[in-house]
Amino acid sequence: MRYSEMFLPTVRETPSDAEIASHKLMIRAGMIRKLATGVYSVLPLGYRVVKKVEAIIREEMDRAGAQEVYLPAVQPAELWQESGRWKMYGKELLRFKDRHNREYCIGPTHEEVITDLVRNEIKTYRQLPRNLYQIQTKFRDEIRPRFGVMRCREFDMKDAYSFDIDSEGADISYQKMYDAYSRIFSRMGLKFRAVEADTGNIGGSFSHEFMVIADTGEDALIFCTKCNYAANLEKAEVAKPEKKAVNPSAFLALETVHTPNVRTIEEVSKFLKVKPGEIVKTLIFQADSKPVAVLIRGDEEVNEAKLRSFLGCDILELATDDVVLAVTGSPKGFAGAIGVKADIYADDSLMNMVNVVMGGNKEDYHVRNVNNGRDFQVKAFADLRVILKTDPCPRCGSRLRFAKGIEVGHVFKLGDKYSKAMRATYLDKNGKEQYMVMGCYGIGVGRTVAAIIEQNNDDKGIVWPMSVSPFQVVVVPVNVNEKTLAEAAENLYGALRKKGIEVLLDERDERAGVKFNDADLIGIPLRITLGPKKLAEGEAEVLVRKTGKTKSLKLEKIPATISGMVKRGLRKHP
RNA sequence: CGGGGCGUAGCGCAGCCUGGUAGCGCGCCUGCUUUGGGAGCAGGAUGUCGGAGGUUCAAAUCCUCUCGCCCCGACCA
Repeated sequence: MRYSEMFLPTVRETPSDAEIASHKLMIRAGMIRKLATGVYSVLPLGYRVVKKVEAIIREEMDRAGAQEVYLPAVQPAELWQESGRWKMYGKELLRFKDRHNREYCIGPTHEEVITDLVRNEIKTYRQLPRNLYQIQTKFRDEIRPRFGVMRCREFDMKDAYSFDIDSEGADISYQKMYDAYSRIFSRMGLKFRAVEADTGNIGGSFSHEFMVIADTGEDALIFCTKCNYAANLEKAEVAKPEKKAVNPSAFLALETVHTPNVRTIEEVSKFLKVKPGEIVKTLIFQADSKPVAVLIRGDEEVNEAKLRSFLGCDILELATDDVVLAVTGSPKGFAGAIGVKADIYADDSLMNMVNVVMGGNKEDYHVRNVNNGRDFQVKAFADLRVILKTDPCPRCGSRLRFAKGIEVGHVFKLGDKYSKAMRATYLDKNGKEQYMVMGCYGIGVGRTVAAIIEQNNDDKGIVWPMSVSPFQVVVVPVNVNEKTLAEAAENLYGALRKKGIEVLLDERDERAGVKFNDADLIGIPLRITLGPKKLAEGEAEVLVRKTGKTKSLKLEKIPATISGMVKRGLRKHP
């Protein structure tokens, strides 16, 4: 490609509305432009990278035995009503009506459509297992899109769906995808971790997220310094404390204390001169509209994802003020467990606590020396809290490390959630109808591109790994008005292309500095500079973007040498 | 959805408080010079000041509404 003919609008100044490196650089390098909040146009340079990323994904998906399909973006409401997600998915689902007033949505994901397709066509165990995937546009009406293509509303996703006859088969399909994902992200030169994750909106029994480690990531991860336990913070298990025998003789007499306008844990702690860890918070939630009381230590936090899966509910919300009043008899800030009109669940950390401080279920009152079993009855103890840095690894007890990550991929074992709701069945060997066991597997294409940039940039711009670089080499004649330089550059351009190398020829009539800076910004891994002095000796200079190292080579040797360097670069992340 | 902020030339911004000729840098166009890390000189083009309404002799500036965009939060009593 010739630079002078390319639609490649680089910008010198940092865009004012970009926060993180990848967003700034994608704008500056002329890869993307914003059309509306969370909606981006992809320009030629950006699209070249997208296509490379997609090619790697396709190769590895095909290698893993998946087959590519292409499903509609527009989906009828009926399918979503069948799976129950028309109600569940909430405002993120972009809905609309056609001219006949029929309801549709733009697919944020494709479980419904694929399940519908497969249930209509697959009838017997002989046709299973199958794994179908596509790369396609999704729309999710995010509350707050941000960070460029990292969290946007319209984006391309690779989504795959596996169908098996039983759970064991589904485990094999899951493992295949897990392995394929590991290869995909390795080939892109990413440093990543697969972590145990919450299944959220998609549902299912378990899942792993593929996290690119980056400080700008939106997810918090923990991993063990010793064993291989790794999890998203919202999923991370807390080691169960040992249950000790509680001796009721240690219970002190209940004591009601007047605490005017003392509501928060901090205020209670100060007012009563007790540590936050000695106070018990009572949180009133509504689980599918049914109020529940959740007890947790004052210095800890409820993990809503854990609570939701523990209760097995779909919608979990903190109760509104009037529900709190109805359930506890007091306004927010004074809720306690005694006499509360709801089931009481408590975090494991409260199992051995005695004589705690709690809200009094009466405005401006708290209670001391409250005890489970005497003053109220916990229905069940469970791991309901957010893990802390000081917690030990739930598997081996070693120290944990925290990191930030970008979720580029997510694999789910769905079980029969969709096949049951939508009656996707097959006949087994005995002629008996069985539900298919499903898995689903996503990769955010644009987000992966952004994540690659987050991990591969310096103060001059992007530093592409060879495997996803929009061009492998850029040829820069320092002055196109010198005929010998211009000709040598043309010759080199032709010779490199003959070798199958992807070359950008910067034959613009610009000063060398401008071209160097653009080459650095757009991140081409190798640069060949043609200058008058070297050329007089029949040589040109090769620069490696990542290391900044240069070497001079005889012109006739360049195509072979560069070809070798490109191949080595590609082999580095096989 | 709640809070905060910003919309002025293609981009980055000043001007607004205290109403009175719309500016700066970069980019863009022309010419000459220059040519290995974002050139110099000379000349030139470019604005519904986000939109609508209002106040005023007069509005980028003050007021009201509205649209767009960015940031923070959106559950912890």
